[in-house]
Amino acid sequence: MNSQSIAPPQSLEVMKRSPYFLGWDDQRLARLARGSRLTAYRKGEELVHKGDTLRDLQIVIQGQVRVALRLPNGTERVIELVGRGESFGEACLVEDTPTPYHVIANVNSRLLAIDGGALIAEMQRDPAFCFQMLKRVSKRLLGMLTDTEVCAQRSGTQRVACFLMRHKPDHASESFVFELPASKRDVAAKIGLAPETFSRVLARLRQQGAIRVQGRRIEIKRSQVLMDLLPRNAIPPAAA
Amino acid sequence: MNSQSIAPPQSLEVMKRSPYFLGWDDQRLARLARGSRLTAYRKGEELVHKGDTLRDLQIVIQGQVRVALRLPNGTERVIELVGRGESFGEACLVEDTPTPYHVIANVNSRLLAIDGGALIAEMQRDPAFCFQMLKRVSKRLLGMLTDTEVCAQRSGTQRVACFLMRHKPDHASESFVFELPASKRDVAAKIGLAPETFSRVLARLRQQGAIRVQGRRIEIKRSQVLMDLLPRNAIPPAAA
DNA sequence: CGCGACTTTGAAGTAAATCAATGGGCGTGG
DNA sequence: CCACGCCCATTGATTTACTTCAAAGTCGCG
Repeated sequence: MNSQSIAPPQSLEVMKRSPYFLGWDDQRLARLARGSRLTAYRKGEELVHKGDTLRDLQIVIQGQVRVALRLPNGTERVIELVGRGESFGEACLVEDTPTPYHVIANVNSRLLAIDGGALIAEMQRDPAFCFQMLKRVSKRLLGMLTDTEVCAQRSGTQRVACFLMRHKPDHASESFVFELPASKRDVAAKIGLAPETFSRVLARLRQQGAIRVQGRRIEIKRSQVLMDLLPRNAIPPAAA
Repeated sequence: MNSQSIAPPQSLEVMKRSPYFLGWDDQRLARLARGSRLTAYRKGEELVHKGDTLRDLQIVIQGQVRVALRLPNGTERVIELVGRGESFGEACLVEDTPTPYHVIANVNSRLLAIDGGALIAEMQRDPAFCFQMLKRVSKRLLGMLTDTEVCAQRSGTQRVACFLMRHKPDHASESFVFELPASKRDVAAKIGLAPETFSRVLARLRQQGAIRVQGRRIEIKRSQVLMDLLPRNAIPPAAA
């Protein structure tokens, strides 16, 4: 179950291929690559324990990890599903605070760790770069708000409907298709439901003809049915 | 119910007296004061409607507002209680996104609105200032995480226990005292409970001798009792 | 002193968590 | 290539406790 570090010289190459670093200055990339480490993790491995102090910004190069909280009953609440080209840890780095969450690999994954000190140095050198990070954290904050809105729905049906509708493309009509970002268990943990409840709600919506389900592939057939479950609650279209 | 704008020239004076601007450069204060407006709101007034696009950063000079989401059943979920010297709207300004929440004055309040454009200009001029904003948003993001942790607790008793324990001073012993940040109704809405449930849970904890309640003043008498309600929240890395 | 808002308390209904067991899909290993 | 085993998903039955509706009580304020 041990993680396996990969030779650092590859970092720059990896960074240039990752969507996360698209548009970044070559010089900056080179500077940040110096203190970075590429690490492979196995499925189920806990990369970050609750209370750890992060020294690096973590970027998923390949695979997927989940950021989550452990609940008293042994289950967990998923905060964020982080896939290729995405990151976590910005806020904890900036605030120099122990992580209030743990992070586990959902599948075999490779992550690049960018030295936090170097990153902050870059920010304090270049306002535009700092502002970019500010935008990143702001976006995540807004994302957490919509997650909170989903979880705040009283009934499980409403939570699922709210979650599904967040995946509607801006211009889409009654029907559209999308893929769940992770296993149904993880999605259930993200919207604050027991996996069984999530399964039951999907089954009911399916029987009502509102959706179709094929594994992780969800087809919304009549989004109006879902909308009707969310009385007087305007849902801002989320960017996919 | 209409808000009342107050003459702008006072802005600089107000800013110098607000804890929010402590340590800010005088020049910057002067620049920002130019495009700012001081506004008074009456209790219950909705300063910001869901979906509004903020043009300003809002700082509470006096009073308290609540940032909240409206739920299908007519109640609301409180995201944040913002009091004197605190602010809201950073993330929406930076991302130029409509507010996913609404904001209501809990009591008669005065707020200072700082022009968003001017603020962003300041940030792009000075990395240190931009980093300060980054820290501010990061802190709020971490705050939302702990709020999420409270709301993720399955039982109402656990939610309340989790919420109460968050107010324990670092060094405090078994007992300590603190004030609820708002009415019990708003606090209940913050931790995702119906006001009745919150009241009942407090009553039960009181009967058990764990706490004492006098209006908004809460005395935690035996914090161990509360801790015991939150089993093994931190699981040591036993998997080795 | 009386009104309104907040809080508490009571009773009932309901929905979700939980426990339990089966089924299905996939990767692994034979 | 097939068989096994594991993990994920589904379905059923039960229990719990939270929401909801209702009403009385309390507090602060005008």
